[in-house]
Amino acid sequence: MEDYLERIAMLAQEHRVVRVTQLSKALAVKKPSVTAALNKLSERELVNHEKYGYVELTAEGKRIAQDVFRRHEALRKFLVEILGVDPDTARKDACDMEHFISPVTTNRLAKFVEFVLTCPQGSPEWLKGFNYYFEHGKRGEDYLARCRREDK
Amino acid sequence: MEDYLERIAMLAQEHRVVRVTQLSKALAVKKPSVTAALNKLSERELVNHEKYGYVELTAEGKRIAQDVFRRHEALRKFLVEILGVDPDTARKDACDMEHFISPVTTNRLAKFVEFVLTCPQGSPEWLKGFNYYFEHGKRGEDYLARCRREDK
DNA sequence: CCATAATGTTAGAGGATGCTAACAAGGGCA
DNA sequence: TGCCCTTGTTAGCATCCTCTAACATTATGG
Repeated sequence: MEDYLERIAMLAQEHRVVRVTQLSKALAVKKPSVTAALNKLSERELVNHEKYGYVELTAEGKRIAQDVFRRHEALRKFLVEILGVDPDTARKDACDMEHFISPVTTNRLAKFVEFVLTCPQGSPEWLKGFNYYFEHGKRGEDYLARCRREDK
Repeated sequence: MEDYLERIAMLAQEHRVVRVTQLSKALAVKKPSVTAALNKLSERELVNHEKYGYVELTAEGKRIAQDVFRRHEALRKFLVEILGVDPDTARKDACDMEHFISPVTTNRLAKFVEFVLTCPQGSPEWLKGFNYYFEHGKRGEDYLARCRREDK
């Protein structure tokens, strides 16, 4: 259900209106599944959807969609920008994991990404060090040298 | 299903034999659910389980359990040691997310944790910097000063 | 203005996964 | 040996989410 809300919010930004067929394609799900989901979400007052009509999020629906999106982005950015996972895998993993990450963890993860990426040095040296480490299975000499320097 | 395999492996290490009741308690699930799961896992040749008997993993079952455990630990360690999430939340989040993290991401995450925690300086300075950042919402002066020094 | 295409819904089914209630097997002890 | 408690299983049901096939509505354009 979170996926439906998130996707409705995304489509609403790109198009004037959101329709069942769009959702069906975007979520890779058949249309009857969308109708069924929208009925449930309507009951829970998270979307407005009249028969054969457009789909809109309620205020509460928007709130939840926003929250899911925040989790998604925290995960995705971490995977891409810090771990160096390829964008496709990152998106997919983020989509799957976003429904299971707690608020506590989401907060810390988002802050972590922000901390690392807004480092005054630009992309921090140690992060480049990680990429070397991952590729070669050992730390680069540059990195070790810098550590020794700092150790003093 | 992955949860069942993982838990069977864990219980097998702590006890001589694994029984339905133990699993039921460990997974917070009723006994009929365990029986049903074991029947499915038996069909798939992942566990050996005869009526009213003990539960054992097959070689393939062990392999999968091991893999799940590896994902679990990569996530949990990252959450606790790097993000600083409290151990209980970390365990719960790891349990939930472990089923949705791809091999690519698992590898990079595990390596990342290893890279950070085996840093020759011990816990790296920037990581302490993150904790300060998270608590105070801004970078510590110490950290900024070090960045400036390195910038030269 | 109506036929056809596009869109959306209903009905019915199936696979996961969990539950309760009731029954069956096994183990210990008088 | 026989009773009883613990353990495990079966049967039947519920929920979530998806699917296909068939039907209903809406929109389009000749």
